[in-house]
Amino acid sequence: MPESDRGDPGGGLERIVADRRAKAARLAALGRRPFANDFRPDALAADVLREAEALSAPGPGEAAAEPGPDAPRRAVAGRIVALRSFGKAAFLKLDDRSGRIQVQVRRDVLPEADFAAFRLAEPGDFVGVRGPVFRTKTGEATVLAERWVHLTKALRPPPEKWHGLTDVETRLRHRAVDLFANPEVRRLFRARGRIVTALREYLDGADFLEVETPMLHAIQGGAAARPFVTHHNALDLDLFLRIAPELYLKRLLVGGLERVYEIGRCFRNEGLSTRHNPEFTMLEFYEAYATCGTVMERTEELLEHVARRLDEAFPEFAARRAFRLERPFRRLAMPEALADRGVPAAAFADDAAMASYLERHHAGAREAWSGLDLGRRIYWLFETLVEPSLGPEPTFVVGYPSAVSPLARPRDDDPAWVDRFELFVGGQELANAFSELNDPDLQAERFRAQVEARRRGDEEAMGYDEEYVLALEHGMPPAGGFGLGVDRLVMLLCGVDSIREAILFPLRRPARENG
RNA sequence: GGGCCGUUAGCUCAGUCGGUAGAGCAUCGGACUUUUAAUCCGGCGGUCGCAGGUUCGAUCCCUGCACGGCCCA
Repeated sequence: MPESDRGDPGGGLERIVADRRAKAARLAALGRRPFANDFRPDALAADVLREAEALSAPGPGEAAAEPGPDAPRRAVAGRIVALRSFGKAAFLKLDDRSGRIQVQVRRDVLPEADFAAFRLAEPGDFVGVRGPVFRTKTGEATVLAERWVHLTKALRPPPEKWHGLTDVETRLRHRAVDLFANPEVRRLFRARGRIVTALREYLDGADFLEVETPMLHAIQGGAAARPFVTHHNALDLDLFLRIAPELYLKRLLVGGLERVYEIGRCFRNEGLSTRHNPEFTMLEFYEAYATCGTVMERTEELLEHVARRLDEAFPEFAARRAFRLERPFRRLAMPEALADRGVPAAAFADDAAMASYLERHHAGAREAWSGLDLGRRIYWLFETLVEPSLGPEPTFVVGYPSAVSPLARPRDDDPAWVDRFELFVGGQELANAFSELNDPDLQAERFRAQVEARRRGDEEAMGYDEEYVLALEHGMPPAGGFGLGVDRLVMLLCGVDSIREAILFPLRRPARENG
């Protein structure tokens, strides 16, 4: 039997929405627009709270408090988050961007028409009130409403007031509801904003120029990752969403900009996990005349600055960290790190030595390493043996095989290795940096190797970027470059263990019919 | 990809050793002019994730699927 044949509004959500719509209609019947925009607040909740500190509150057992004759009058607006009604009087709480303020409504104070509108108010609605500020007998700062304006009628109910909205899937599907129902979520994203601002502060202060480079790339490059593919209709051209801005930022060094950075979205076509979202925010900076070593020092300064700024504004997150961002961070050379985990330096000497070592100690994992070259085998051993053993404290792992670093400058004393570090914090990879390769012929050779790897089926290998090589032929100053996962930085500094908590709208499978 | 756990009212959760389901909050009606999850009285509200199977009977048992969480690769 169809709903409409029952002559009964039913129950649950449908009835709640119908009731709320009916209240909106009753507001309209009172001559009050349910979606008005004719109220200008002149104070925030936090302003009123501060102002009220100077006011005296009645002592215990005294009669009900009243605003004094010269109490300041304020206009505040916000969402109703709590409503306790006593028939002819009520207390409610309004949320605005600064916090939460109590409002008292009294029938003997409010004009009759305003009181009639108030009686249609529910949690979730936006309202504005104007009146004197006072402190109740419990000392709470309160605006006594002399005027009441209903600004927005919420047609759907807010989540349950005590437990709020906790189901992760529902929170992410209705992030707007999550944000207004869970103040700590709003707080986290304010903290995220502070972190990003602090990154800019540091780099701007160090004479870096913020730039924006293309997100649509014709050639896959700048990192090892599978890209998203898209298509430009007018040019009939397949394009990749960038996996990294690196190759464009280094063109800017050729162009003479010398110190540049970009904070922006990158896209990698990989699975979702608590540490991976297919679109994520990356900071990269490039600095002429810098090296892996000087970038390491800058990294320490940068992260110290960001943590200090965050903790000034949002001190509650500091206690949730299992590490301290204090200079100097631990430095761990990769060969020594591997030696500590039982891999003798002799195993790095050549293919035969490595193969013999792997056969002796890692035969069970032959499938993982058999197709790899020497450099990739070293990196595989690092990922397998060293990475899981890194503690929470910030640790620079220094020195990587050239084979896994096609854009980095080989060491003068051993071209099989590059001056590169990865920074691990909280056991997670947070940043990656190296002395940049600026020899165009060598870069061309590295690109050719990438193309060959790709031909053999490595979908993460780069394409040959001819224009980039051409730019290098014009001369790129020696430089150090740096990349950092901003979402991961937010996770680490704010102590959240899922990247989906650090991104406002993480990728989800769209909701589907039934199960 | 594998293992474990979960999916019941708008929200947060109970529960049924197989007999068509309950609480709190929200909502509706009533009382109430200083509350802090206000209180008190009375209502409404459910395809128990989806699809099969077993059974006289399935929300419960079995299988598959979807979605989610945690752990592992």
